Amino acid sequence: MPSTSDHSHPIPAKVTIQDVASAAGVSKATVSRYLNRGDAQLSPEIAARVAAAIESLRYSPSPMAQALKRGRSRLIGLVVADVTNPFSVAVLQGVEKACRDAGFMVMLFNIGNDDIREREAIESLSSYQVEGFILHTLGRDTGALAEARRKGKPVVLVDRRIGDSQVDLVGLDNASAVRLAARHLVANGFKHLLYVTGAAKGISSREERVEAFRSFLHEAGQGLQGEVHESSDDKPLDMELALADWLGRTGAEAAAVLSANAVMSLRVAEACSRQGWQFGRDLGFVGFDDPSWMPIVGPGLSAIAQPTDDIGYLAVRCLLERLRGEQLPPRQILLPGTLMSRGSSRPLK
Amino acid sequence: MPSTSDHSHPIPAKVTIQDVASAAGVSKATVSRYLNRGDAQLSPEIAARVAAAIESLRYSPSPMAQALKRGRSRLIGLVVADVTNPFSVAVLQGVEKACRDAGFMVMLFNIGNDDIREREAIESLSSYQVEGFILHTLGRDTGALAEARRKGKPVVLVDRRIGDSQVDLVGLDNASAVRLAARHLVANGFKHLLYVTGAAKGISSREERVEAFRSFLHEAGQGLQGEVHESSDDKPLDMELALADWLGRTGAEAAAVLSANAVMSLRVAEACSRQGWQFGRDLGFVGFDDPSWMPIVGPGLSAIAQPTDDIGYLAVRCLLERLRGEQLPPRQILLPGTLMSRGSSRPLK
DNA sequence: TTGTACGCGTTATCAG
DNA sequence: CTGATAACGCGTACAA
Repeated sequence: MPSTSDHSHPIPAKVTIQDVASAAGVSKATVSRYLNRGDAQLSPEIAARVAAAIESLRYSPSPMAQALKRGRSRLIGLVVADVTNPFSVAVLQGVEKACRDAGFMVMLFNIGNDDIREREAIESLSSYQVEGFILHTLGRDTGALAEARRKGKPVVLVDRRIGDSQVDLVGLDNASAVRLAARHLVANGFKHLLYVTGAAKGISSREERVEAFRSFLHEAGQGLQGEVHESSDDKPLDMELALADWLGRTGAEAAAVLSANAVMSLRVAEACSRQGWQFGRDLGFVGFDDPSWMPIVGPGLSAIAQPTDDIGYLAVRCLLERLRGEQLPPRQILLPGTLMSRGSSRPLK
Repeated sequence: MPSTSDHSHPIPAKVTIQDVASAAGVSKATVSRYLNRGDAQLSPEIAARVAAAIESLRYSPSPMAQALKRGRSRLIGLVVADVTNPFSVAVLQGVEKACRDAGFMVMLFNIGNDDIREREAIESLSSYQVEGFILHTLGRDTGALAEARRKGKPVVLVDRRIGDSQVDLVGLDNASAVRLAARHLVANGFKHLLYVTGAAKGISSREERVEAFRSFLHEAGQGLQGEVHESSDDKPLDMELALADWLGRTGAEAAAVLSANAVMSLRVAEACSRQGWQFGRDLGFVGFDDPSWMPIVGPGLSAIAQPTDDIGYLAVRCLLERLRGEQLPPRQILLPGTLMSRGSSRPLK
């Protein structure tokens, strides 16, 4: 048994490149070369010895030291507005997968919907030498973006723009998605549409959706009545009142709600639950986002599903291209939503 | 204006301790001391110069270099069986908060319910010099735990044990929680209980819950009939059949389902939705876990809510204590569940 | 082809 | 109280 594969003595906790070098009877440089350039420049005999030593010592290089040396950490920073948001988690999944495929690791920073911590996130993450950022933030420009650029690290935005900045963005084709939903409702005979959204203040995707809804109404002409209700986070009951008022005015006839995201869908459903309004009987419904519970609420809630996995995956691919130094102009990758038609959007009665 | 606060020239991308030293006209060592031991050992005049330099250059030390030097990286590794699981996300939140409070960062590794990647997770994470692990894994012992210990890094398990290993564990008091749910159902007049769980193969929390359910039945005696259905992941429709069969046999009278977790609750609800069975009319229901959608399904789904935030938070606290070298015996921190009583568990009819 | 020596940004030791 | 200097683990010119 060659001494290099002797495992009678326990492997020390930290095994460094020096240990491998000693075990193989070569220098650190040789081991390093074996690792990085493959065994192209190595004599077969030496390469074999190094390989054996690495194997028996279970050596793996320290990414920290590597990062320190060559600037690249194989880390990417993911900043998320709110991990509680199912959309964020779904994107996270795609991001994680893409990173794994490319030999990167994700460093996650959840800012819990707190503006102030946005800067903090960039600071922390970039102190850890992340090579780039994927940002799913609040949308208000807190200087985080500028900060990231100042550090010379590429950024890809997800779902939401920041200010009118020129950065890569991956997200949903909001305009088309809204039309998809609205046309579906119209096709099913609905004549009164209420668009329910959260405070849109600065969140581009929300603004785009409302905007698209308004232009849809405009194009549809007099045959279709529509309104927008902006629900505030601290007064969720206002929405219930608004809903009641609206249902009253429309005579509860051919009226449907279009909800801007999963959180809003939940609130609408809560309101209906409390008031005894039933989807498919008293009002129609389509919501953005398609979390797992949509099919089991009432007659099944119809949804515009976002290709969340793809969004996360493409965001990373996009970032990696920047990392390779490709000097393309800022891109917008807009993906189509998918209509999931369920009971809540079938013609009433 | 003193030259140290002159910001007319742009700040270079990488500002090192050496830059600060030069700017302040002192040595690296002095700056380092100022940073680490405070200004206790510094002459006020020098301390002020250093402070000014740090401020004007916006210097912050590199955690990578620090990690390399002193072994401690201020990183903790979080390994999660499946980010899609709301429970995991909820715990993640608590973990993240605790880490932030303690000046640590989280490195996330999602193994996507894939046994094989468990080892991989430990390897990757510990190569990044994480100081310890929080593990929410599949439960099958894949050697991940041994691997972590071999590297001399502390481990805290969340929700699930691994083998019969002696490690810190933070989770739900499953026995009490099951009794809480079952007693609630019995108190509301239910006489037939069906416990629906996923494949429990090796997942300790699932096993404990089933076990607790069985002993509850045993103690309750003849007045209460109970069964356990183990639903397999690849044949979700079997559960629907089992449900139908069971409802038939019990004469759909005073029958209630007890679901082992959120995923199962979803499946049960799907089955009921397809079959037209209504909670609160045809059968009662209580489920473990209380995701946001539970209140809006049917008459509201009753639940045993887990203190997920606390679980994550305490797991980190526990880990930090180990990091401080405290040599306590392996602890088990079991937290109580909370009954959320809603329409689905009210007496039928 | 292989080894030597230096530097990445810090901290710690040892002089002064 | 402060400043050189070595070392952490690694990659890479440069020399051999």
